[in-house]
Amino acid sequence: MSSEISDRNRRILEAIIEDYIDSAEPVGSRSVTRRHSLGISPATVRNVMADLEEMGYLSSPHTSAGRVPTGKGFRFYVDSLLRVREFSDSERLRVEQQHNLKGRRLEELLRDAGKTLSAMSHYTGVVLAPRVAETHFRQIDFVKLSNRRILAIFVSDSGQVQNRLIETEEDYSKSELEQISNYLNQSLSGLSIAQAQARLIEEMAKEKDLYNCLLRRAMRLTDVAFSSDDGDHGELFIEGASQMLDQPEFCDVDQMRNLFRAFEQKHKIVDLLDLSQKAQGIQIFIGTETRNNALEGCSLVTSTYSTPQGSLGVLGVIGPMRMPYSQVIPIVDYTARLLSRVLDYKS
Amino acid sequence: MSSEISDRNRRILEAIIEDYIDSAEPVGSRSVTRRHSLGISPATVRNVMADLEEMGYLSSPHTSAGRVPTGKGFRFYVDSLLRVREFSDSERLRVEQQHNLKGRRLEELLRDAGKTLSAMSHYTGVVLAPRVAETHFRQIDFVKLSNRRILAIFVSDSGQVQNRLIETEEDYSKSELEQISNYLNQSLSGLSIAQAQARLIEEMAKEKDLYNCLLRRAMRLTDVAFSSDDGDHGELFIEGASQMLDQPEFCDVDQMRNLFRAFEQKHKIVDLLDLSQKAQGIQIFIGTETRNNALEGCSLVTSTYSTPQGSLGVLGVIGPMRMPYSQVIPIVDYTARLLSRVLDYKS
DNA sequence: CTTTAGCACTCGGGTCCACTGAGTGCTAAC
DNA sequence: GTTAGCACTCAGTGGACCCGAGTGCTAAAG
Repeated sequence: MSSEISDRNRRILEAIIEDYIDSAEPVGSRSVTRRHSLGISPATVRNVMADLEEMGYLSSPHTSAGRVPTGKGFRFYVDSLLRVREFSDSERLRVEQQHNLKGRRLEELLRDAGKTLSAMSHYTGVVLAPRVAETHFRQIDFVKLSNRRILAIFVSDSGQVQNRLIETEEDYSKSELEQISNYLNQSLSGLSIAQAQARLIEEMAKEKDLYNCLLRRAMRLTDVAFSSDDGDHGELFIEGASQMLDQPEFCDVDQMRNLFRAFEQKHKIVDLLDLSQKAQGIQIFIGTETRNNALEGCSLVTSTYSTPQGSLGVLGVIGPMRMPYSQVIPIVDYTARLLSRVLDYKS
Repeated sequence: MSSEISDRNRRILEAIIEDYIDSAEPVGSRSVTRRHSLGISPATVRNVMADLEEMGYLSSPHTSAGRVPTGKGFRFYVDSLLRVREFSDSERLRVEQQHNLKGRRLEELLRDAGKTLSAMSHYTGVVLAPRVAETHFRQIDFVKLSNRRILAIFVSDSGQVQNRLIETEEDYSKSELEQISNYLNQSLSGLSIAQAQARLIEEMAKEKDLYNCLLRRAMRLTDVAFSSDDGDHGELFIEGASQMLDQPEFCDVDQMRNLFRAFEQKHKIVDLLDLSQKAQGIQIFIGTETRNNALEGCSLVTSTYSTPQGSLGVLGVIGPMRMPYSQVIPIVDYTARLLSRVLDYKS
C-alpha cells in the first residue's frame, strides 16, 4: 500500500520492461512468468501489474492486451534498475574499425562518428559539432571575391573551418585585407570568439580618437564576420535515419512522417542537444523528456565529447523509447571517448 | 496496324497519362471518356488501350483494373506530348521569396535552392555543388594546426571553400607556409585545379636540377592538398525527403525504406547527376532510366546551373514517375536560372 | 493478509463469404 | 472502323464468426 515500490515489484517491472524491449509488444502476466523464473504465479503478477499501472509505470493499450511500460516506467528502469553492459574488446575493435581514422577533415570525422553510432546501435546517430562561438580563434583570412564581396575564412583551434560572405559598403584592397588579417591573427590568437569580439571593441574604444583608419576598417569587417546568425549553433549531422524504418513502432506511415519531419527540422534537435551539452557525460532523454512532440515515442542517449582545447560537442543515438539502453549507452560512451581521443591526436 | 501511333491514339494516351498523374490510380476506359470529351465511346478507348498496351506504353496491374502508364509511356509523353506550362509572374515571385537571397555562403545558397525546389514541387529537391576539380583556383592558404598537421584551405573562383587536413613527414615553419601559399597564389591564379596540377608538375620538372627547396616542399604539400579523394565530387544536398512520404505510391513501408536508403547512398545519386551535368539545360530521367533500382518508381528532372566562371553544377527534383512534368520542369528551370543569376551577382 | 486457482469477460486479429462496382474482352450490329 | 451489349474478372468492403491472449474478480488456500 505504500507509495514506495517493493523489491519484488521492482524485479517484476524490470522483467516486463526487458521483455518489452525484446518483443516490442505488450507483455502479459503469463509470458512474464514463463520467461523469468520468479517463483510467482501469473495471478500475482497481474495484481502487481495493476499496482504498477496505478503508479504510472505501465499502461494498457486496451483491456485485453498486455501492459506497455510508460515513459515514467522507462525512466525508473534507467535510473534504478539498469546495469550497463561492459563493452567487450571485440566491440571496441568494431567501433574503431567502423570509425575510419585516416587523417581527414573535422567534418568528415564527425559525420563518420554519426555513421558509427548508427551502424553499431541500428538506430539513428546524431552529432553536433562544437559551437563556433565557443571555439578558440586560430586564424582568419579574407579573400576578395569581387569589389564589394569578401569571403571571411575562419579557422578554429579544433581545425573547424567556417566561412562567411561579407558584403561591404566600401572597397577593400587586397593588401589592406592582408594587413587586417595579419593584425587580427596576431592580436586575437588563442582567444575564444566571444573574447575576440570583446577585445576588438576594447581596442576600438582605446584608439577611437586616433582615427586609426585600418583598425576601423578591420572592425567593420570583423563585426560582420563574427556576428552570429542562425548558422551559429554548430552543424548537426544526422546519420542512418532510415534505420528507423525497420522499427516496428514506426511501421505506421503517419508516425514515420512525423519522425522524418522532425529530422528535417534540425534546429529543434540542436536545441535539445545544446541542453545536454551543459552536463558532462551520458544523458538520457526518454519520450516526452525530449520536449519534441514528434519524438514522443523515441529516446535520445547522448554524451559530450571534447577537443583538447576544451570546446565541446555532443553526439548520441535517437531510437525508439524501447531501445536496449544497456547496450546503447556503452556505444555512445565509447564513441564519444574515441572521438575526443582522435580530435586530441589531430591537433 | 502500323507500328506508328495515330494522332487520335496520341490524344487518348495523353488523356490517360494526365488522368493518372492526377489520380495516382489505374485509369479505366469509361473514366477517360467522361473526363475528356473526345467524341469517342469507352469501347473504342478500350480497343486503343489494348493496342497501346501491346506497344508497351501502358500496362494493367490485373485484368479488371484500369491501365497504368509505363516508363516508356511517360517517356513518350514527355518527348512528344508535353506542353510545358508557362511560369506566371506570381510563381516567379514565390520562388524568389522562397529563395532567401541575403548575402551568405555558397553552401547556404545551394541548400536553399534545394529547399525551394522541394517546397515548390512538393517533392524532393537535390542540388549538386560544382565539382571542385572543375572550379578555378582563387586562393590557397595553409594553417598550421600542429607540427605535423597542416590544414589546407582552398577557395575557388565561385566562392566555394574546401579544406583538407594534411599529415606531413617533415615540419613546415609558419613563414615557410606563407611563402608557399604566396607562391602558389601568384602562379596558379585563375587556373582550374587540373591545370594547376599540370602547371606544378611542369614547374617541378623545369627546376628539378636547381634543387629549389621551397618549391619542392611546396609541391609535396599541394600534391596532397589537390589529390582527389571520395570527397572529390561536389557535395550533394538533398532537401525535403519527407515530402515523399505523402505520395500515395510510397505508402508501403518497404518502398519507403528503399527510397530513403537510396537517399543515404549519396554517391549513386551523385553519379546520376554527374551524367546530366554533361548536357546543358533540362534533362529528365524516368523510372529505370535513373539506373538505380531504388528509384524505379521515381523520376528525376534536372537542370544545370553555372557560375560566371563557367563551373557547373546540377540541381533537380526527385518525385514519383507520375509527377506533373509540365509544372515541375519550369520550377527546376527557373530555379537553376535564378541560382546562376545569384551566383553571378555574388562574385 | 498474501497468494493462488478458477472462471467469466473483453477485444484485436484472422478467416470465410457474399456483395459491389469498376473494369475488361469479345461479339455482333451499325 | 465504331459502338452497344453482355459475360466475366477481380480488388475491396463489411459482416459473421472464431480463436487466443489477456484481464479482473472472487473465493479458497497458505
